[in-house]
Formats: sequence, structure tokens, C-alpha cells
Amino acid sequence: MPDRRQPGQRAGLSHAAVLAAARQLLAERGLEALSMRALAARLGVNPNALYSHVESKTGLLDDLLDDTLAAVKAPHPDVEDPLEGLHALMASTYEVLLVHAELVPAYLARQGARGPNARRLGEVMLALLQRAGVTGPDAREALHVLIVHTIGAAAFSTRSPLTPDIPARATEEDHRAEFDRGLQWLLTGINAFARHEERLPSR
Amino acid sequence: MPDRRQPGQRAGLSHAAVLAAARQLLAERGLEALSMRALAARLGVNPNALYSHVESKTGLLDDLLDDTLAAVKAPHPDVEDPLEGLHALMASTYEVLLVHAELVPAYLARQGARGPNARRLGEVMLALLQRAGVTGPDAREALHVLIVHTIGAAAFSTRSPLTPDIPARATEEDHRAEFDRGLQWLLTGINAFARHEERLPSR
DNA sequence: CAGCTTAGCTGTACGGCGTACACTTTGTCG
DNA sequence: CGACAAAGTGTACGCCGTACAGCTAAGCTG
Repeated sequence: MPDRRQPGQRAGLSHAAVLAAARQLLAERGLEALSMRALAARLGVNPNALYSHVESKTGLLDDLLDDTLAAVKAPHPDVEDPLEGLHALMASTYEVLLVHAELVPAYLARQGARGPNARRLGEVMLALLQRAGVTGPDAREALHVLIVHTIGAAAFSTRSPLTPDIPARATEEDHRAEFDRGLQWLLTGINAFARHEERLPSR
Repeated sequence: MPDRRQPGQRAGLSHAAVLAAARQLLAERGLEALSMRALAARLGVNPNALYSHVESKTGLLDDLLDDTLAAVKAPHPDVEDPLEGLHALMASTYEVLLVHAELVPAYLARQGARGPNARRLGEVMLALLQRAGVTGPDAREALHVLIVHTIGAAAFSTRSPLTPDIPARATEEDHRAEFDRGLQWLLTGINAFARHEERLPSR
């Protein structure tokens, strides 16, 4: 350790640098291995030094989570077919989640992200649903259901080989197909109800 | 502490007793407070004493999880309407999960239970799906999708009031309605596809 | 440019966690 | 009755997140 620092000497950290290192550690050794201490060690710094750049471990995770969603490709709210747009949006989210598979358990634990990126995606979804004829409380319901399905499917897809279960392992392609099929089911059902209620304003 | 024990003196524990105490602790103080040490303290015993009755904390959680599912009311596989049966089964699961809300995060973390009760429910679901015209790989897909929806919805329903979000808090009834609506969407979609493919054996 | 403030570190420590190891006592069974 | 397994105690290890105090380099102010 040639670069042992003395109290007061800086290491040149930053919020972004910490996030980047965390993502790297996460990719290499998984969520369980992401501890403040391990992260600090990787950055050549004392554990508590991280707290100058991050509020807490939870905060770090939140930032990481929302940051990841920046990669989701959201269609313009005015695409021709809103249902197709929704499909594309959820599919893109699913793909992004798979790329950062180690984070999915964290999404589950805090039941989705809450940062600006998540909000942005939520708004696009709501707009698309609106245009598909899903309005009012139904829209929020559909929103939640779609999110649950997407994150849940990602979680199933990234199941670790802990359980040998049955020798027949499902491939990534199988999981993608399963997600997509479920998404189609949902959108079909949502659409069916929306069109049904158009003619039945009873409730 | 009048009942201080000496090495070798028994405390009368058992697997069931440990599970029961764990459930109690869970109900009173939540998942985070469920530590082996707290559990041991409640039982008036040293932490490691628990390991005579439980393989590990993970094992304890697994047992707890599957145990909970014993309360789910599964319809007989030969009910008149299989779709209605599925609806009832998932709804009962949802209710059970809500009663043991503190466990839901644990379900998420390990992506469902894997014990005998879970298996039993899975088999009933598969049978019902079969009878509804969903067969082969589609059946497993539908199974997973339904489970993901149910556990995911339960997770959303038990969200802690950490995020003030918007002052308008959703009631338990709202959540139940949301779950049910999503379930209907799913079943509608699943059914629509099943009937469609009956006439289109193309793929 | 001198001085003050403050942010970014180090060092250390606290209270928690799951669980492994060695040992003692108790109940059981041949 | 004697051997033995099972169920405890006591202790300890190596983690964890994070609080607190001190130091010092960087940045701002006059």
C-alpha cells in the first residue's frame, strides 16, 4: 500500500465515483458482497469516508437503482399504437433489469425505485394507458400491475442456480419469452376491459 | 433471571416452538427485528441453541414461509369453472400473504417458497390451467405470471408508510381491488390466448 | 496574501449480526 | 448401568452499518 493517506489528505472521491465503484463491485461479486466496507476497500479509503458522498447504504442503493432506469428507452407518448408503446417500454425495462441483474433483488426489496427516472417512466406509462382508454383509478392499477409483472419476471429470470429443482434449466430466451407472454396477457386483458367499459359506463 | 440454566440443562425447545416464537416476533416487530439473537432472547436461550432445531436463519425463514402457505384454501381441481377456481386460489393466497404481511419481503427475496405446501398449490394451479385449455410450456408460464402478480401485489399492499409520496394513502380495500383487477386482466388474457390457439394450432 | 471555514478524509469504536467450536449435562436405550 | 446422542452454555470470530473526534488541505473572505 504505497498510497497510504494521512488524515486530511483527499482521495478524490465523488458521488459518481462511488456509484461507479459500487456498480462494478455489484457486477463482479453480487448484491450480498456490496458492503460499505468492501466498497471502501476497493476505493482505497476508510469505510466511513463514503458517507461524505452518500447518505447511507440505502441511499446509495436508491441512487444506483434509479440511475439504472436511465437506460430504459421510453417511446414518445404520441406513438401510433399506445399498447405497442407500452409493450416496448416494459420490454425495454425488462432488458435493462436483466443487464443489471444483481440489482433486481434490491428493486424487489424496496418495491421499485422512486427517483426521477422512475417517475419519468411512470408518467409516460400513464399517458400511454390514458390513450389506450384506461383512465382514472384503473390507470394507476394497470401501472402497478405492469410494474409488478416486469420486476417480478426479471426476478424470476435472474434466479440463481441455488435450487437444482429439476435438471431442465430454463434459458434466458425462455425467460424472455415467459415475460413477453405474460405481458401480452396483461395488455390483452387490460385492453379488453377498457373497451368493454367504454360501452358500459355503468360503473 | 431466576431460570438461568447451566450447560446441558434443557429449555424444552422444539422446531415448532422456535417457529412459533419467530412468527410472534415477526408479527410484533417486523422482519428486520427477526434476528437469531432476538429470537433466542425471547426463548430465554443462547443464540446458538437455536441451531439444534433449525438449520440456519435462511432455513428458518423457508420453513416459516412454506408453513404460512398451509392456510391457503385450494379449491378441488375438479371445480366447475377452472378459471374461477384459479381466481379463488390466488385470492386466498393474497389474503394469507396479507395476514402475514411481514413475511412478504422474505417471499420476494427468495422469489417464492419451495416447500411442500408451495408445491401442492403449484400442482393444483397447473391442473386448473390444464382444464382451462392452457397446456405445455404455456402452463408453466401462466403459473409463474400468476404467482409473480400475487406476491408482487401483496408486496405493494404492505408497503410501509416510508414514502409520504402523495398524501392520498391507499386503503387496504384499494389494494385488494387493485390485486383483483390485475388478476382478472391476467386471467382474461390467458383465457383469450388459450381459446385463440385452440383454433390456431399453427404454432 | 493571511486567515478562517469547511469538506474530505483517518483512526477508532460501538453495537449489532450469523454462526462455529469446545464443553457440560441430560435423557435414552441396549 | 454404562455408552452415547442431543440440547444446552460460554465464548469467540469475522463480518456489518455507521457515529464521533481529530487532522489537514482546499476554498472563500477581507
